[in-house]
Amino acid sequence: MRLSQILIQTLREDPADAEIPSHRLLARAGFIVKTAAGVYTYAPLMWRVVKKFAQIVREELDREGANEVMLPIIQPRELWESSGRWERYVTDGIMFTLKDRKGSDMCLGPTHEEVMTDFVSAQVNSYKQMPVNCYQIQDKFRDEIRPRFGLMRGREFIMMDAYSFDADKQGLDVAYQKMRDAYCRIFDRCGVDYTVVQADSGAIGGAGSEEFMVIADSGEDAILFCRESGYAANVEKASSRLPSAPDGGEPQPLEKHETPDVKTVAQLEAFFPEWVAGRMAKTVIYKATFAEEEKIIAVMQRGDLEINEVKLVNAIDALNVELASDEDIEKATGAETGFAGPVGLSEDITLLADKSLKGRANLLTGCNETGFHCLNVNLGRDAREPDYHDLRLARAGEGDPETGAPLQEARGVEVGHIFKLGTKYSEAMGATFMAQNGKPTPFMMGCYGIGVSRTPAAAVEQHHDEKGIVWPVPIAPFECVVAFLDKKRKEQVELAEQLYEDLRAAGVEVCLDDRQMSPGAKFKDHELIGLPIQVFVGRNAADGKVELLIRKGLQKTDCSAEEVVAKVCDALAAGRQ
RNA sequence: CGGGGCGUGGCUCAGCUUGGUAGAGCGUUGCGUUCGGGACGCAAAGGUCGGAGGUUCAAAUCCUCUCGCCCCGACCA
Repeated sequence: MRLSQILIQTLREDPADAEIPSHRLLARAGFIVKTAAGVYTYAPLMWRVVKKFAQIVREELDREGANEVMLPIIQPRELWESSGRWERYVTDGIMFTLKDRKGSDMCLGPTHEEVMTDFVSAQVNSYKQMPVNCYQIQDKFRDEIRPRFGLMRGREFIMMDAYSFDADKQGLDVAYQKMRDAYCRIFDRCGVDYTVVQADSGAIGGAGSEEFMVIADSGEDAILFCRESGYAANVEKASSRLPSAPDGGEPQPLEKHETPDVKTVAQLEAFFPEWVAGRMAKTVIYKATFAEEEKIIAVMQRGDLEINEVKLVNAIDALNVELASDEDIEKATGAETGFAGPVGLSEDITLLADKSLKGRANLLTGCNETGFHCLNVNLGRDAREPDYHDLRLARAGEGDPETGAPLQEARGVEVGHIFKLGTKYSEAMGATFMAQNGKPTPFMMGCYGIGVSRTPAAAVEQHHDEKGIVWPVPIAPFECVVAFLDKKRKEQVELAEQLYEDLRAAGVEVCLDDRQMSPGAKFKDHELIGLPIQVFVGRNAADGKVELLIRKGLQKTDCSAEEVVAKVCDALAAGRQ
């Protein structure tokens, strides 16, 4: 391929709207061009990257016997009503919807559980036909509340989604493990540093779920991990050993104290110097949204710990929770914000507590009266016993749940997610097969996604320097470029052409930079574009000498023309490690 | 959706406070000189100042509305 024939337009300056390195560099190097908020055009070089990554995905999934199919982007409302998700997705505003000429509601597929389940259940009638695993690589559409970071969170994006169908739980476990193995091979192959973490299964639902995280400071997810034990979890899901707190001692009589304007745990610690946060219990009022109603609930947590809202949603099986407004709090507790507590709390309000409070004596809490707090509160004695759940947000520095070694925190970009869905969708949609016992049985499903446009962006996030992108060899748009520097020097042009042909013949994915630019401009351009191996044919061409640049580390070495093919191949092999 | 900010040649931005002939750098085109770190000279093209309405003798500039985009919080590959 000749670069003079490839549409390639690099920018001298950083685009104004790019915040993180991958967005900035992909836009500046001309790989992506914004068409609308969260909607990008993939320029030729970017499309080559995406295709190469998609090919790795295909190869590894096909090795596990998965079938590639193509599902429709435009999907009818009825299909989404059959799983009960139309209402939810429309209410959340996450789905692009449209009407056809007859006025029928359609949507642009944000995900494909429904279509795939519908398709497979029509094809598979018997347990004898399973296991089945189908996947597609396709554009998906989500009207994200806040698209950002270029390809990281777009409204139109490319995703691989696979769905496994099994007759029973054991089959699902096998399918899940096969996909997990395939995912590991995929991310190993494309040269990103990733971690598999335990995850919350979120809106898609289901039992077990793990996320594949590319570690990067700009990642939108926080993960906690322990190198020794191998434990790793999304902070939404993570648990840890409970940090210790001073014992409350024997139950003491309840006391009520005036605490004007003392509202936060920190203020209480200052106000009651002998009461540390670990002996307090804060009571947070939430508004919980359920399918049929909204409820105000009270959630207690030890004063030195935080509430994990994802765990809270799961514990009460809500669609969503959010902090209650000051008005709602006053209505619910009769006191201003900052004085809520279990003592005297209306029976109408659900009271939950984190397990860290179970059995603890003599707590300091609010008492639902503005300007007062209670000392020596004993749950069950001075207030009703709450429902105890694990509602605690695990934090870095706390002990690994197994070994007790301190957990570390990192940011990650979620590039893959695998779920054991179970029968959630097949039951809702009535998708069944005939089981061995002669009864119609819902499919046992798994679903598996990879962000196909996001992963290369995550790779750039990990592999760049101050000059530009440093593509990992397996997903680089080309493995190597040969560039002459002075178009007027015939020997340069000829030698470059020759090396280009030699490298092609040797099976190297190489391009020839035959653009008419000054040498300095070419150097800068290639530092930015970031092809792994760069061969510059310059002033020593007449002596059969060229320069070899390894983009990673920018090591430049002189090299005789005869050695180029061997050295490039060696460097590529090293780059694939 | 809440809070903040920005819309001026292809890109990055100045001009707006204090209304009075639309600017710079980069990029693009032509000619010439260069040819190892985004070269130089000369010449040139290119802008409904996001849009609509209003105030005014006069609006990029002031007011109202609207659309788009970006950033901070709740969703997710």
